[in-house]
Amino acid sequence: MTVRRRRTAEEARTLILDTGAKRLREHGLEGLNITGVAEEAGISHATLIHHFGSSGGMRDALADKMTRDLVEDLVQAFDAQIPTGELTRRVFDALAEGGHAKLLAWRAVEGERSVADLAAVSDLFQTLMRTTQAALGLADEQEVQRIIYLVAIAAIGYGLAGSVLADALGMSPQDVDLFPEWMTEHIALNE
Amino acid sequence: MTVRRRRTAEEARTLILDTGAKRLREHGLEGLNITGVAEEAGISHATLIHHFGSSGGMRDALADKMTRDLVEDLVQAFDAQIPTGELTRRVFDALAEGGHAKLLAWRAVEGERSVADLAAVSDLFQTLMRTTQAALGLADEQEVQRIIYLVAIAAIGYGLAGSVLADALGMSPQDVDLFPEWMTEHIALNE
DNA sequence: AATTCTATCTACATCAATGTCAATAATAAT
DNA sequence: ATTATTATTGACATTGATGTAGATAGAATT
Repeated sequence: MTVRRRRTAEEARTLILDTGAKRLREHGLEGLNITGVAEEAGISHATLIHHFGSSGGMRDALADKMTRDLVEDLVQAFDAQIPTGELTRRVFDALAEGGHAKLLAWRAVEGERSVADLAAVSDLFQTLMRTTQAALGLADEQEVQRIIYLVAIAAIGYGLAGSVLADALGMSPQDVDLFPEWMTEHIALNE
Repeated sequence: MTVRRRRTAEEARTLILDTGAKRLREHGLEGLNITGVAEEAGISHATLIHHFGSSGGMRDALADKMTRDLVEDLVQAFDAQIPTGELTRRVFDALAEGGHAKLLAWRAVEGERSVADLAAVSDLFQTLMRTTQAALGLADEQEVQRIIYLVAIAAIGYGLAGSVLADALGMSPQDVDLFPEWMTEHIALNE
C-alpha cells in the first residue's frame, strides 16, 4: 500500500545507529529503546529487530560503533604533527564532544563491558607511548606512562563533568579554554 | 495473616535507599526499578511507592543521598591535617569506591540534573581553595584554581575508568597505587 | 481498652517495551 | 519476464514495570 523505502542492510544499520547515537546524546539511556529509536528513524521497530536481533544487540552495536568513532577521533588527533599542548587540547575536545564521554559513562554505569575491550585502545596507547616519548625527549618509560595515564583520566573527567565543575569552581570560560595548554606546560616542564 | 515488620518511615526509607545503592553498584541502572529494589529489600513495591511517591521519586532521593555521601566523604578527606600527596590519594580513593563514580556517570548520562547542583559542592570548593592555597603557599589564585580543577577531573576519570585504562596501558598495580603521590609531586613542584 | 495513625500488603488495572510471525514489496539475479 | 532474496511492515502475544485502591495490622496515644 504505502511506498516502502528499501535500503541495503548496511544503510539501514547505519541509519539506526546514527539515530541511536543522537538519542543517547539528547535523551540519555532511556532514549535507547527500540520503539523510540525506530520511530525517530522513521521505520518500524520490527525492522530494527530484524537488523540487530534484539534491543541489546542494537545497544551493543551502538557501543561498538561509538567506541570505534572515539578511537578514530583520537588517532586522528595524534596523527598530526602538532605541539603537545595542542595535542592535549584535542584529546580533551575529543572526549568532550560527540557524546564520547557519555559512551564511557554509559558503559561504566552498566558495568559489563568496557571501552578498553577493544584491542584498538591498547594499540593506541602503544603508539602514544612512542610518540610522547619522542616528543618530550623522555627516557624514563614509567614517567611517560604516568603522564599519559594522567592526561587520559583527566580528559575523561573533563568530558564527563568538566563544565559542571568549572561552574562550581567559578572558573571563567577563558580559564577553561586555556586549561589544556596550561596543563601540558605544567606537567611537562617538570622534568 | 503473615507477620508484618513495621518500620518507622525513616527506617523504611533508609532500607530502600541502601538497597537501591547496592543494586546500582551491582546491576547498573537497570537495577533501579522499584520491583527489583522492593524484592531485594524484602518489601512490596507498593510500600516503596508509598514512601517515595513514584519510581522517579525514589531515584531522585537516591541520587541526593549518594551525592550527600560523596560530599561527606570528601569533606572528611579534607578535614585531616595531612600532606597533600595523601590528600590527593584520599580524593582518588573516595571517587573510586562506594559507587561514587557510578553516581557521577549516572547523572552525566541522564543529563538532567547534576551533582554540582548541590550547594555543598560549591562550599567544598571554597574551603578547598583556601586550604590548598595555604598548603602550597601559592599566592596566585588562578593557579590554585587550575590545580584543584585538574585534581578533580583526574579523580573523576580515575574513578570511572582508572583500572581499565591502567590495564590497557600495561601499568602494574604498584604504579597505579603510587600514582596519586606521583601526581601531587609532579604538579605541585612545578612552581 | 479503645482509638488513631499509617506502614504494609494483596489484588487489580494500565501501559510501554520487547519480540514473533506471516504477509508484502523493492531490488537483484536469472 | 520470471524468480529469488530479503528489507519492511502491521498485527498480535507476552512480559515486566508502574501505579492505584482498599483492606489489614503494627504501634502509639488517649
